[in-house]
Amino acid sequence: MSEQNFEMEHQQALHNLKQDLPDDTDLEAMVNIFKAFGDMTRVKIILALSETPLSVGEIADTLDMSQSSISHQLSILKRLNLVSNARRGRNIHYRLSDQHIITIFNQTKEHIIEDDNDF
Amino acid sequence: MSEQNFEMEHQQALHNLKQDLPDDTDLEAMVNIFKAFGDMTRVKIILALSETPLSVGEIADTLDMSQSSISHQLSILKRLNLVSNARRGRNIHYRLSDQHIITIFNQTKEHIIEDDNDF
DNA sequence: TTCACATATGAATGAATGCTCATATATTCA
DNA sequence: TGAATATATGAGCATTCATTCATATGTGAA
Repeated sequence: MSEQNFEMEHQQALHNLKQDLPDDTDLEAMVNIFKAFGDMTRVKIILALSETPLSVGEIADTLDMSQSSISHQLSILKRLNLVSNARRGRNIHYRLSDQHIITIFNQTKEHIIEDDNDF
Repeated sequence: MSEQNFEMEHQQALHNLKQDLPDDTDLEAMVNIFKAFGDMTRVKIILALSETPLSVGEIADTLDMSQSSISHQLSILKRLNLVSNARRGRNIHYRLSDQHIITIFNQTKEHIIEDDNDF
């Protein structure tokens, strides 16, 4: 492709960009999910729950963190429908609400691995 | 599976969890990438760059944001090897360094769509 | 009902973060 | 070289956010 053609296509793409970008409300859902994944504690909770459903206390023990902290983070994950919970006797068990989450994680891990090969 | 078997497997899984979780340094890379995706401005930059390489000024115009703000965000994306840049005359053109990024985005979008079906 | 255990929640605090403003650096053109 | 344009960068500010602490709510057992 010639330099001129490239420049023309670039101008064309640039012109369309502004209207083609999804608007804020559409993007917000995605951004919120990434925000949820952008915290070490929440990532660990998700990884733990990908192995087995767990009570709040079990998660707190596993991650060596306070019950309160875990509970706060779980409420964030629940608000985003990333986990669901159900009472089981005295405890409340949390589980991943969608195995899709793990796929996203693995996809990202692959990206990182490929990236490392550059060095 | 009986209730007792479930309980046994649960205990087994719980016991292994702590040592099976990746350690912090391994997770940090992934968390940092999710953090980068967890901001509307950076997501829009990435979506724009998925269409065509763009200069800093073009991005700022497209997103109706200040040059400084965009430049700051680009430096974050660059530090994480999510974008690369190259001078082109007076301008500096940025591009996605890896198409993998878009796959992750789409994967997440699918998650959201599936999620919406629940309501 | 009362006690003990499990979880949730609100307020407070310190750390992280995104934007702005001012300014520095780098490149092109006259 | 000097002016104009494009980008980068540091400091300051306001906001967001994760954790802690104290306490409320809810459940099971005696």
